[in-house]
Formats: sequence, C-alpha cells, structure tokens
Amino acid sequence: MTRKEQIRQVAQNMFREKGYAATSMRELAEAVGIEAASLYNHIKSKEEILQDICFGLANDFFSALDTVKDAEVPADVKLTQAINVHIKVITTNLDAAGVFLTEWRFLSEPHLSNFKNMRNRYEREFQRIVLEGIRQGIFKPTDVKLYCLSLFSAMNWIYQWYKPNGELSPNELGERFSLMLLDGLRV
Amino acid sequence: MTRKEQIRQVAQNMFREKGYAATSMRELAEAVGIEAASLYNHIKSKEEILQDICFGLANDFFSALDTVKDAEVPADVKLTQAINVHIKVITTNLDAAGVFLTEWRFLSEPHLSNFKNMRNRYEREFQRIVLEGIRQGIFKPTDVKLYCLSLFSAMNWIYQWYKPNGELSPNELGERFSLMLLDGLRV
DNA sequence: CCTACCGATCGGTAGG
DNA sequence: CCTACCGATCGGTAGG
Repeated sequence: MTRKEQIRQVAQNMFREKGYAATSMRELAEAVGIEAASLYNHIKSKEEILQDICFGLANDFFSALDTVKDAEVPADVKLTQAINVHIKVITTNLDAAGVFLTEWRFLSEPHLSNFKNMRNRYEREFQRIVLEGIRQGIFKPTDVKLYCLSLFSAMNWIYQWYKPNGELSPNELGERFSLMLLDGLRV
Repeated sequence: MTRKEQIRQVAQNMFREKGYAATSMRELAEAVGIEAASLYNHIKSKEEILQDICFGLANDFFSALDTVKDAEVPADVKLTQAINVHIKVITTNLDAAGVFLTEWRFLSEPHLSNFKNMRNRYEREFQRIVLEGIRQGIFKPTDVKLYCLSLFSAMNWIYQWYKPNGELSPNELGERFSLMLLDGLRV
C-alpha cells in the first residue's frame, strides 16, 4: 500500500466518524504518523481526498451494476441482482460508503455537480429495471420514483449498522433485503 | 417569535444545509442580523442550539407516537398510524429533521448518550408493534430488527427529497408509504 | 519528510 | 446589542 492509499484509508475512517468539516489535517496526519505539512507531498488539498473517496466509490457502484444491468433475465431477478451487488459494495466499503452518502455535499464545483449527475444516472438505472418489471407484468403498478427512493434509503442505511464480523454475510443480507423489498412489489 | 426562537430556526436551516461543524457563529449571526457576540445573550453556546434542536424534535416524535401506540386496534392499523404520524413530524419539520438525523453525533456527553438512548427507546416501540402483529398472525414471521431498520431508513430519508409545496401532502405520502411498506409484510 | 511559519477564522468573553 | 479582543486552531506554503 502506497502512502497515498494509506492516507485515503485513514481519512475515510475519520471523515466517516467525525465528518469531513470537523476532521483537521493535523489529526489526519497524526493518525497516519507524519507531520501535517508532509501530507501535501502526497495530496494537493483536503478536498482532493474527499473527491477521491466519493468518485472512487461511485466508480465501484457503476462497475458492479454493469455486471447485471444488461442480463437477459426477468425484471425481478435483475432487480434482485442489482440489490445484491449494491449491498455488496456498501458492506465491503463501509467507511467509504459513509463518506459517499453524507459528506459529498462538501465537494466544490464543478465536482459537486458531477457527483449529483452520476448519482442521478445510477438511480435511473434502478428505475428502469422497476419500470421494465411493471411492463412485464411482474411488478404491481407503483410510483416508481417513490419506490426507488425507499429502496435506496433502505440499502444505503446499511452502512450505519452493518457489522462486518456479525452473523450476517453480505450475501445473506442481500437475500433478505431482496425478499423484504420485493414481496411488496411482486404481483 | 422570540429572538431565541429565531436563532434556533435560522440555525436549523444552516446546520442542515452546511452541517453543524461547518457553520460558524459569525455566519449564523449575520443570517439573524446581529453581531456574533450578541448571540451569546440568548444562548450559552453553539452546542446548546444543537441540543435544543435534537431533543426538541425527539420530544415531537414521542408525543406523536403516544397518540397512537396504546390504541386497541389490530397491529397493521397501528403500524400504519405510527408510520403516518412519524412522517407527519418529518414533513412538517424538514430542517430540524435533517439536523436530528445527521448532526446528532456532534453532541457532547452526556447528551450524546441520552440521545442514543431515546432513539433506541423510540425504535423499540415500532419493533413492539411489528412483533404484536406477528403474534396476531397479521404479519409474516420476519426479522423484526432488520424490517424496522429498513422502515426507519425509508421514512427518515424523506427529509432529503420532500418538497412541502409539491404534489404530495404529508397524509398522501404517509398513505403510500404504509401501503408500500406493509404489503410486503401482511399475510 | 521535517521545521517554521503564513493569514484567516474559529467559539467565546469582557465590559459597557 | 455592540466594540474590541482573547487564545486556539484551521488549511496550506516555503525552504530545505
């Protein structure tokens, strides 16, 4: 692991726990084990770290979704797969997920707009799958936007309480979630 | 409206939008229309404002829940009512809800522990209703904790996107949510 | 990677 | 409710 990767990993944890604004570069440096000024040999600014975390995880989400979104399967199966890979990304990147979900608003322009656009594109992929299911007659006619909003909030909240060493593996969790969230939708 | 109430209201909005840590007392004072030092004639500290917001809304949530939790009705009706009043509190206090849900972690001890305890007690009331329904045979046997976690996340996320002047009234929203979230649960 | 340091800003107080 | 000010801390740079 390079020093830059180490800085990012430590920062992920601190940004998640204390928040981006309340984390100082001196605290970050101390946790890494160097002086504050030395951080700037590896990064350009505090915000650059935030950008790396947010856009890095956005990339993970898209890569994961790409593996399932064009499969030739019924919409309920596809939605289950999409839920599973989304949860997988969160549960295996808890710190980054926390930052991605709550600290993105400290991005400056134009990164802030880029971020929002990516997020919207991602959410629309899920809406497309649900719409597909309604057209196929597999899902009840539903307020697609409201449903997806609730679906995302339930999935994204996982970072708040999931324990990597608890009883639930990411796969088991994904399965339970799919059942729970789909049974209200399936005809 | 007293000056203290005005300060709280302006602070709710700024804390929600910029975050507690990133909001300075000077910005707050300017938004109120006085000098920073003058704030301290009405409040003891920056954190006192946060405490008032967090515990004030906690009180609203409990008051709302009290009006429905002991009704002699089937569990599905009771859960629907609980969902409705919870959503009502959020949609009519959007700024305070945002602070309550994301900025509570900046509370210092012992307020932080008090806050967590209150939140746990509140969540357990919902779990009790779901358990009641399972015992009554109205709800499917379910992972109660996981279900309530998802229920709360979906309801609480509302503050992120709800527009008070949009098409959906709080009551309509509550109704749609209940249907959506209960239909996966009801036998 | 460090020492030394910059100007800016922080929450809050004294005194009127 | 204001002016004037406190010590502490902020993100970041110069120079080696």
